[in-house]
Amino acid sequence: MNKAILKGAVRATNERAILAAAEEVFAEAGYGGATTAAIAARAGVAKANLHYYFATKDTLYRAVIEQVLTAWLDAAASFDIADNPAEALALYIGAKMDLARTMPLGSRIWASEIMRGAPVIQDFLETTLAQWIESRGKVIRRWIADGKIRPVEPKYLFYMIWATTQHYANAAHEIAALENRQPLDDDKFEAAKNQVIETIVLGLGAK
Amino acid sequence: MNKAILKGAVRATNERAILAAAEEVFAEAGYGGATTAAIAARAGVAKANLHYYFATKDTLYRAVIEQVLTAWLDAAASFDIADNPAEALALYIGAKMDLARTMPLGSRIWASEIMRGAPVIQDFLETTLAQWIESRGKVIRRWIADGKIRPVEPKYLFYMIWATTQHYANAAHEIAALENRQPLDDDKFEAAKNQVIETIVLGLGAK
DNA sequence: TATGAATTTGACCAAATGGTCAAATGCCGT
DNA sequence: ACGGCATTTGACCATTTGGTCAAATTCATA
Repeated sequence: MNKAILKGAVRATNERAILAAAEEVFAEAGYGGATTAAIAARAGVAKANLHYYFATKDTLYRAVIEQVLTAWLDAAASFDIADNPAEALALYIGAKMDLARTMPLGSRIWASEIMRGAPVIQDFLETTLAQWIESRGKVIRRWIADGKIRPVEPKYLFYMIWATTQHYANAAHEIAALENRQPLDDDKFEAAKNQVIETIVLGLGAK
Repeated sequence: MNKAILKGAVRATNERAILAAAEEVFAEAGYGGATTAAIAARAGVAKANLHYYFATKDTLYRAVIEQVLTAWLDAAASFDIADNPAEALALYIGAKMDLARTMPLGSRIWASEIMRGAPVIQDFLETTLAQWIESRGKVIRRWIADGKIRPVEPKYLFYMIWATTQHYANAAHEIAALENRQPLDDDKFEAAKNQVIETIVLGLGAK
C-alpha cells in the first residue's frame, strides 16, 4: 500500500544524495575542479551509477544551479511586503542573511558561476533578475520621491545588500579565520545580521 | 652597456607574461579548472617553456597569489591616515573600490581561494590579516568611545566594506548583465563608489 | 667568433578524467 | 514463482592533464 507512495523512492533518494554531494564539491572546487568521481564518492554511489542518474557533469551542474535559483527567488519574494522602507529592507536583508546561513554552498556556487562569466545563468541574469531589479528599483524610487529615504541609485543599493549578505556564505572560511578560527555562532550571526540591517537603513536615511 | 640593464630581461618578460596569463585563467576557471596548457597558450609560450619558468601549477598559482596579497596590503595601508571617521573611511573604501576596479582578476582569485578553504593563504588570514583587523578595530572602538560613530562591531563593518567593494570586481559580469550588458563606465563606477562611501559613513552615524 | 649558459620546444609519459557498456542484481505487480 | 523493469557496477576507453627530457636554438661575453 504505502509501496505506492514509495514508488520511485530509490531514484528520489539517490538523486537527492547525488545533488547534495554535487553541491558540496562544486562549491569547494568550482565547475572545472569538480570531478564526477569525487561527487560519486561523496554521495556513496559508484561513478557509473551517478552517470545513470545524471548523464553528464554539465547536466548535474545545471540541476544544482536550478536548486540555487529556486532558493534565491524565494528569498527575493520577501521584498514584496514593501511600504515602510525600514521594515521592508529589514525583512529582505534578513531573508538574504538567512539564506546565506542556510545555503552557503549554493551561494558559493552562484559566485563561482558568475566569476566564470555566468555561462549557465546568463539568461536568468538578463531576464528574470533584470526585471526583478527594475521593478524593485521603482519601489525604491518611490520612497525617494516620498522623502522616505535619501536619493540613491537603487541598483548600487542592491549590489551592496547582495554582496554583504552573500559574503557571510562565500567568505565563511575567512571570517572563521578572523574569529578565533571558529565559524560565527548563532548569536554572533544574529548580531551581524542586525548590524547590516541597521547600517543600511541608517545609511539610507530612512525615516 | 645597457645590456647590463637588460640582464635577465628575457626571463623577466616571460615571467610577467606567464603571470598575467595565469591571473586571467585562474580568475576565470579557478585553481582546479585552470590548465597549464591554457595559461601557456594565453601567454604565447610553449607549455614546456611555462614549466621551465614555473616548475608546477602550484608554484605558479602561489606566485599569482603573492601579487594579489601585495596589492591588498597596499590598499590596506590607506586606512592608516585615520582620525576623522568620515574622512578615513572615505579614503579606505575609495582605495578598496579602486583596487577592485584596477585588479578585478586578483579579487576573483582571492574569492575562489577563500571558497576553496584558503589552502594557500590560511596563514596570511590567521596572522597578518587577523592582526590588521584587530588593530584597525581598536581605531573604530576609539571612535565609538569618543561618540564619533554609533556603536558597531568593527569586524562586521569591515566585512561589509570588503564584500561590497570586492563585489564590483567579482560580480562585474552580473552587474554588466543588469546594466544593458555593459560594464560600468568610469562615471557610473565613480557614482557607485560615492554611494558606497556615503551609505556606510551615514550608516555609522559619523559626525 | 668560440664557448658555455640560458632558453625553447616537440615528443613523450603516467595518471586522471568524463563517459560508456554489458552483464549482474534487485524489485515489483501479476 | 515469474517476467520485466529499474538499478548497480566493474571493466573499459579516448582524451586531457601536469609534468619530463633531451635535443636544438639563442644569447652573452671573453
